[in-house]
Amino acid sequence: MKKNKVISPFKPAAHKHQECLQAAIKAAKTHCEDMGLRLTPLRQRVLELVWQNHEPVKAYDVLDELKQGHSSSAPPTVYRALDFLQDQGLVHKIESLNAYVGCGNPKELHSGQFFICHDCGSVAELDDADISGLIQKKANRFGFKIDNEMVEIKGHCQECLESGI
Amino acid sequence: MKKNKVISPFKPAAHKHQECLQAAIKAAKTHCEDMGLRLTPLRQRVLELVWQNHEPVKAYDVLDELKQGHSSSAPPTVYRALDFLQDQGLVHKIESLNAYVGCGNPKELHSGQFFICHDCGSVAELDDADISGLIQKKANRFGFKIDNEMVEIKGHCQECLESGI
DNA sequence: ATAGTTAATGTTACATTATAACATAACATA
DNA sequence: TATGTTATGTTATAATGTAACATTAACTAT
Ligand SMILES: [Zn+2]
Ligand SMILES: [Zn+2]
Ligand SMILES: [Zn+2]
Ligand SMILES: [Zn+2]
Repeated sequence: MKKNKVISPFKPAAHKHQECLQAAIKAAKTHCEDMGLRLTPLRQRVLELVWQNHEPVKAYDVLDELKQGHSSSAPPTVYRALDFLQDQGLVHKIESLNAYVGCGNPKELHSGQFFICHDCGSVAELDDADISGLIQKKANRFGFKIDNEMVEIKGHCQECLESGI
Repeated sequence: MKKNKVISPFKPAAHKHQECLQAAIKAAKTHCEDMGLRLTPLRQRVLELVWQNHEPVKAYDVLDELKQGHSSSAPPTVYRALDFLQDQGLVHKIESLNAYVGCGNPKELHSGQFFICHDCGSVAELDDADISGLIQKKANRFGFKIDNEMVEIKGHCQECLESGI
């Protein structure tokens, strides 16, 4: 039976983000080893840059930072790495922002449902079987076969609401 | 009580699309009159171009066609008109395609849920209270206040599945 | 080890999507 | 008509993303 998972909750402004980052890198290494794929230094670096925080990151921002230590970088450098990471479920693209965010559960490939705070920019990710199941049910009614589901919800997270911006 | 509406079903390849188009223009005129807004010739023309069919249309494709009869058009021309039409709920932007599609029910502003066929490119739109309600319920659990919901589902429509591409 | 093969990255150029900034024209209304 | 407001024109540029081909690194099989 499928479960409703909170892949990444909203994180308090101050949390031990080093742990998020390290866990993500470790999970990525494990995943790539298991799959016989190469998490090259470049790909790992891009993953680290996407995981700088819990806000979606723009490809060209990644590129700018990549150039600091790796002057030969160009747009294809970063888009290729992002494509690889997306294909492996290590990052997700937020289509409504043209930006990328790390996935907290790359073990199973999923689309995810994203909640994005307009105030702090942070993202929470669910992999919610109720939502997917309901969308599936609605699609079935008119014979639609789903390949991929994109759910991106904009609003205000609890922390920002309470701090009353 | 909120209803589950099928705003636009998938349309058979051959249907009387003139009627879709005319109904959309009429609804837009009514809406703008009611709101005291101006559906200028330019805006109406852009709306007509978006309503050419039930597939999302790209801004620069609208621009190219606009130029045929209106040589002074430039990107801002079309983006402004599209912004106006979006604000009024007369068209929706499909974020994952960077493209625009006409809305079949501009009377009430809504986000809509879109089902997009990879084969024929057509779009069906729902305004489904079950989906919105469930997402709302999930958001409530972590104190998230929703401004806007984006649901875009990619896959294959019944007609394309049956015709076996 | 070495050649042959594939995968990854480098490099240049360009395509696509979108907005900033300021000028002019059309419309409203006092 | 004078005045303020909204809509459009115009130029330039920013932001996002890809095509195409060259080079390098890694893997495979003798
Ligand atoms: Zn963190
Ligand atoms: Zn995920
Ligand atoms: Zn039609
Ligand atoms: Zn709609």
